[in-house]
Amino acid sequence: MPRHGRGWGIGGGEGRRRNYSPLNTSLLEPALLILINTEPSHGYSLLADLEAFGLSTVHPSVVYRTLREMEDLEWIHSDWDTDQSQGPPRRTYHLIAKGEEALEYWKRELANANQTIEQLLEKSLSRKI
Amino acid sequence: MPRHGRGWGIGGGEGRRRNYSPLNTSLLEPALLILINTEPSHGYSLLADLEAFGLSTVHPSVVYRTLREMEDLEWIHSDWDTDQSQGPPRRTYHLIAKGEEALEYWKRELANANQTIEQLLEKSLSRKI
DNA sequence: ATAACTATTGACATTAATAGAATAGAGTGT
DNA sequence: ACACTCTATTCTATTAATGTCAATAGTTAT
Repeated sequence: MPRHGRGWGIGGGEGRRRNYSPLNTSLLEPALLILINTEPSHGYSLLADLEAFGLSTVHPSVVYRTLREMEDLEWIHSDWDTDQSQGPPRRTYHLIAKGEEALEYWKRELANANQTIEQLLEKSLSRKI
Repeated sequence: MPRHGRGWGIGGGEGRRRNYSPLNTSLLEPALLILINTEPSHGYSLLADLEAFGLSTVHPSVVYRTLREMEDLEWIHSDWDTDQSQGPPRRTYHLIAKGEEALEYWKRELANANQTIEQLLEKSLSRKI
């Protein structure tokens, strides 16, 4: 049986874990780029940073996978953190050249999306009579 | 071979049809709800309306499919347009009760996303030195 | 009749996301 | 020593979402 389909998460206070949001998921990639660009860091702390942006609805495994894929694309690069920290070793990611290009692309996309959303919200106020 | 993966569409002026945008796609559903709520209409004209919102990057068949899925969810309902118009018969969609709930949900989501995007853009200005 | 525009549907391939378990180190308490 | 918790990352299976293209079809104009 399908776990969800279009529109799942809507109305879902029922017994559901947490409200899913496809829009949030689509913001994950730029959010990670921006966070990593601001300060190189590792998955686990990025997870916490995302929460501050209201992007806590994305599953941790998605975050880690996205990081690895961005590394495959050579947008970011990781080194194992040598600082003795609590817990197992962690990968610290930082932006590299291609990632800066990607970031520029994403900044334009975000600005466009912002504009579109504003237009949509405004339009939503005008109803037919 | 994979046609695309994470980050495809980036830098893609090459020979590609039109710039793809995952963010735009994620705005499709709320955009359709808002447009249909403003005025009942059919797929083909919605296609044109979307363009006005900068959402022309989504493929027409995706728009039609989304409409049918939203009808399955009973967010919208369609009737065959009886007006003699140019071309084949067309389905005119209008919002029904559940669709209004979905619209309210989406309006909150859009407002949240807008806020997140603004925070991200602002953060992107502060770089490490 | 054929081309162009309007309009929608269907099928198939591909990509992405969710969920949850597995693995593992370090620190704390008993 | 033992369990427990927190930190940290990876893997696999399943399901959902998207991209893409072709097919179908009515209407109008040439």
